[in-house]
Amino acid sequence: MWRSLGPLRLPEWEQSILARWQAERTFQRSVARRRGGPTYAFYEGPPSANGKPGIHHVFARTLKDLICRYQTMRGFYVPRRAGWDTHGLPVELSVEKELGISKADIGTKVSIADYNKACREAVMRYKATWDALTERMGYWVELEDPYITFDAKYIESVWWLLKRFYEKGLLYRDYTIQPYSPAAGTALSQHELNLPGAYKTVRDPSLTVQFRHQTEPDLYFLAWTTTPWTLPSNAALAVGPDFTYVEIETFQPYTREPTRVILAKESVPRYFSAEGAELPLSPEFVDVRTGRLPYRINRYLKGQDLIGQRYEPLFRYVEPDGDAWRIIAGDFVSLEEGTGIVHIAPTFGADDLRAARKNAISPILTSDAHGNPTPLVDKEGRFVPQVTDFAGRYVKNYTDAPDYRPVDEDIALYLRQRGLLFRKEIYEHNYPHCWRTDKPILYYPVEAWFIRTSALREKLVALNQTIRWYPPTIGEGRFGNWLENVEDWNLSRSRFWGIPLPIWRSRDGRYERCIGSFEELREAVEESRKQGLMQHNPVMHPDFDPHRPTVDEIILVAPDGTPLYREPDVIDVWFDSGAMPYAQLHYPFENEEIFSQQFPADFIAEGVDQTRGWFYTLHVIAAALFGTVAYKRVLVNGLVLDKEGNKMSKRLGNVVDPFTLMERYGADPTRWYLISNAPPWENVRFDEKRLAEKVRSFFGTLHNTYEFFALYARIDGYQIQPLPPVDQLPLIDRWLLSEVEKLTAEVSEAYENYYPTQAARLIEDFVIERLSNWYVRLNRRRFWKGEKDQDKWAAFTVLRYALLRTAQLMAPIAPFYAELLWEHLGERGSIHESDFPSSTLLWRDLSLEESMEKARRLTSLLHSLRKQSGVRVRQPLPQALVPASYKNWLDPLTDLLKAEVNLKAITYLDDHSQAVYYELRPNYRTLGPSLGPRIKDLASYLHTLPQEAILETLQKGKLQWEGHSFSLPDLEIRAQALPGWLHASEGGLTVALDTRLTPELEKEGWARELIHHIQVLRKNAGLEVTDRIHLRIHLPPSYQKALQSFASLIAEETLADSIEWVDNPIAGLSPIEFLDSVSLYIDISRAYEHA
RNA sequence: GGGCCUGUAGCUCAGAUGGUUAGAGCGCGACACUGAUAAUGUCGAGGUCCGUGGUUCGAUUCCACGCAGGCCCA
Repeated sequence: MWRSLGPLRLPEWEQSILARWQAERTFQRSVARRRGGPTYAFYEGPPSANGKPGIHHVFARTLKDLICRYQTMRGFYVPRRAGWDTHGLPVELSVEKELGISKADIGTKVSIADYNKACREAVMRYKATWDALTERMGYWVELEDPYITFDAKYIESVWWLLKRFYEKGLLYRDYTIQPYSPAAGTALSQHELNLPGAYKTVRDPSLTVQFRHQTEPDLYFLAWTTTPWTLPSNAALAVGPDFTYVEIETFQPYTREPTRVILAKESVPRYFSAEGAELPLSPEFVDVRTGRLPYRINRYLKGQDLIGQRYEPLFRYVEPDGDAWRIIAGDFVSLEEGTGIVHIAPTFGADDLRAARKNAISPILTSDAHGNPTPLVDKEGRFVPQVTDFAGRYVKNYTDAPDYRPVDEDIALYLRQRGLLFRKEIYEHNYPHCWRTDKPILYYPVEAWFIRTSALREKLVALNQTIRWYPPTIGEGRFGNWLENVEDWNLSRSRFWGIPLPIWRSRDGRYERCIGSFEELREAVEESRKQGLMQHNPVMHPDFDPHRPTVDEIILVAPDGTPLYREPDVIDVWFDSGAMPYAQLHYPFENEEIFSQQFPADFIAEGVDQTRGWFYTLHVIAAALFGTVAYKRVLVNGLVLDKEGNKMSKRLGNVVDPFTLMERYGADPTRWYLISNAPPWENVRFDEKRLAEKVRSFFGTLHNTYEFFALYARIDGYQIQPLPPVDQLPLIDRWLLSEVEKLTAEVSEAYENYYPTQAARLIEDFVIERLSNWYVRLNRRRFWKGEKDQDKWAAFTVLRYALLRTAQLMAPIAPFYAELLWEHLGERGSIHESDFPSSTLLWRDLSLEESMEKARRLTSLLHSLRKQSGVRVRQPLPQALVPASYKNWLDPLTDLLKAEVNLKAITYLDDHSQAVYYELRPNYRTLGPSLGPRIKDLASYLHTLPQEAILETLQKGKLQWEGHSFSLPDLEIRAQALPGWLHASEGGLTVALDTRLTPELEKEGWARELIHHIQVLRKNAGLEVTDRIHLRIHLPPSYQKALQSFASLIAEETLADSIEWVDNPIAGLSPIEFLDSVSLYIDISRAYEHA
């Protein structure tokens, strides 16, 4: 019992606690113990084990862990299941790098089956490292049966969800504009565009062209484009609704015919020189070479007013499907370049498509040989036959043809001949190129499947308002704004390693089927077998793998016998993780009851970067299909930056390895540091020096306190006993218990508010300031004094109680050391199976808390005064003087204060004593609103008030001033000074110190000085604190005589059985300097006990 | 370009429903204590509370506009 653990060695202790937890299955037991209680549902966002975990993972996981541990201690059943996110681009890219292949090689050089096999292996590469981190940091989550997104069962649940979207009409096929390489014949990912060297500076012709107003003769809209080949696909023109436009009277530069054009006011100088405004409006002043045009501004127009006006198309190869060729609003329209009017080709630009959709304008499409809709440029990058003037011509030189003639030039020529070209320039800009063929990419329409999230917008927003966000601003701002502007979710990825879209379609698009379960697929394959389209049924196989290529080989059949082929895409991995509440339980195929208990989650926690990620996908799926939220509370954490505030990255070499950290300092300090340093949602600047400091200041102090307790408890054979009734305890114990209750209440509140930073800081402050630096420091004597009486046992009991309570309060954040304390303080079982303490108001004594706080401040003032006086602390001083108004709260603490500062008395000064000066100031807070500017006059009036008037005011409790009557709460009273004494004031407290020594006090000071020297010798001699001694002492006779009257005090303090005063310096001993001037000889010898 | 967050001592962070002396810890300097001692206490130096305007008797706090850093999205 009360074993000493020696100096702090957290990493080592943590290892043995880990071993114990594992052997006793403490985590599982702590969860199981609460089964039957209310469920607190927690979802673990699945990490990808494709890379090594970093310190930021420790941060996020500490937050998750501590909330779950806290709720478990509160009595909730908190099942926690680990999961793995396994699909997606990062895995694919790493595999491609390893195999030395590119995407185009998949299916040719490497089979899809082999490729996916490699992905499946690569994605779990660091699973062991992740599991090791989870365990080492004390993150309690069930690792033995994790959910894995590539599991067939997981995928089946995802299919079921997709089919529900499909049935609700929320899953639809459309196209999206993607970077596309005609030369390579493939779409490129955003990632491929970001490869170094992808962006090249190129020179393209840029045209400013005239779109003829439909009803007003000779009025044109001027639009600017750097991709002339998209002009045949023009469907609309976009303006900025808030911009100002001008109508200008001028001449067509090439035909010199009078004309009127509209463009943005800011663009005028780009097209018209100032000189032009002065020139007569006559065609002979047109200079085609320099571009000089005479012009007049006719009128100003608001962009808003242009919207809806119609124009004649430049080309009319295809009749548009619907209401094209009009002016629309575009938020992307800029005044930096061009005319402030933007040509919109929805088939070849992402902004264009978005704007067109918003305005219900159909893209310009025609039909290919099979009758399927196609844009005016085919996948090889050639104009389709319907574009008669340019049919078959490549829009860029994709084939390296030596005689390639840029089609852009011919389009310019064509327009010029028709008087529709206003200007042609060469434009130099950065443009992305295909990294393999080095050819410019095309933004091209690619078929894709979408979730119609835009139709859910209101529901998403409304449900979000019921989610508790920590901090709230992210829910309202970042997430809320995103939802309000949400657009349809493009689910398609033309990749290989992912959950395949369970949709089969006929070539002509007349038939389509979405599959929602393996059972359904199996039956569908059976039908298709009957029709002879399939030879065997792969879904019959017990290990059916729903990945590519297996599903690609399945051909289904339409009622009329038409074969149906799978849509080739896989889905966005974010859908995988958003499906986790259902798919982790293989819902609805299994576990319906468990699902209903654990959905929605009470709590999730991830980084801010998940706003558009997991937070979003969870929300969309739950809102769309279940009409509810997926999580009720979400705690958002910021990033972990290095100590300079830079993001940690391999490139900068500032990545901190969590394992090294935990081996060096321990998991608890790492967790504690991350939690206590700053609120979770702010970025944490990680500084190892501070972590080391945390070990020393908090864990070191707490551990010292335990060691102190254990040392004396061991010596005295303290036996655990219940707390005595509070009213029988000494004041200081009652104070500590009150503080413990206060701490409990405040820490509980912090946890309840998902603000663990506050909890950690409160605990730190309690341990360092109250428990260690005040309670233990003041009570040391009670622990080592001789008698084993009630008072001593009470001290042990109260201190042990406070330590245990501290352990429980800190257990969620620092589970290891809390466990250690629990065990060593003699409690059974694991602290994590204990019930979180609730605070007892009964033990609170608010006035005692406040008085003690003041007394602590007073002590600090007195220490500072002693320091100024130059009198050693060992020298007792006669008295401290304080104003009489302190009497009520200070009286009970007098003894403590006297002992702490080594005083003989505390004297209260009468209010009328000349020694106290009072000062009155207005209470700005209460008087400010009513007095307004006159408060300054009152302040100066109070300042000039004589002392007698102040005292009179204090006595009457009232003050009259210029017709106003003030009571005491309206005035701030300060005891300002005690002239003639050594005094100090701080925060309304004033104290003076009497440093006049009487001979008697001086002698006592000598005695204490002597005791001090003896203690040093005891220590140097290596004596145990309980060893008894014999003393022989020599001092000059005058001192010797004075000290003899303190012999019993000296003997008691130093555990001396005998003191012999010797007349002469003791031979063989060197003198000790006593009181800076006197030679002292002490001979110390251990007293052996005789039987 | 848009949304959100942050800006207080050399560093990491508190704080103030707007109130006249803005705090802590670390670091730095000085001293003390010595029955927790690889612990502890006291004192000191150190601040334009990012800037500018506004509201107010009073702004570091509220409002507006900026600046800087971060995250997400274009």
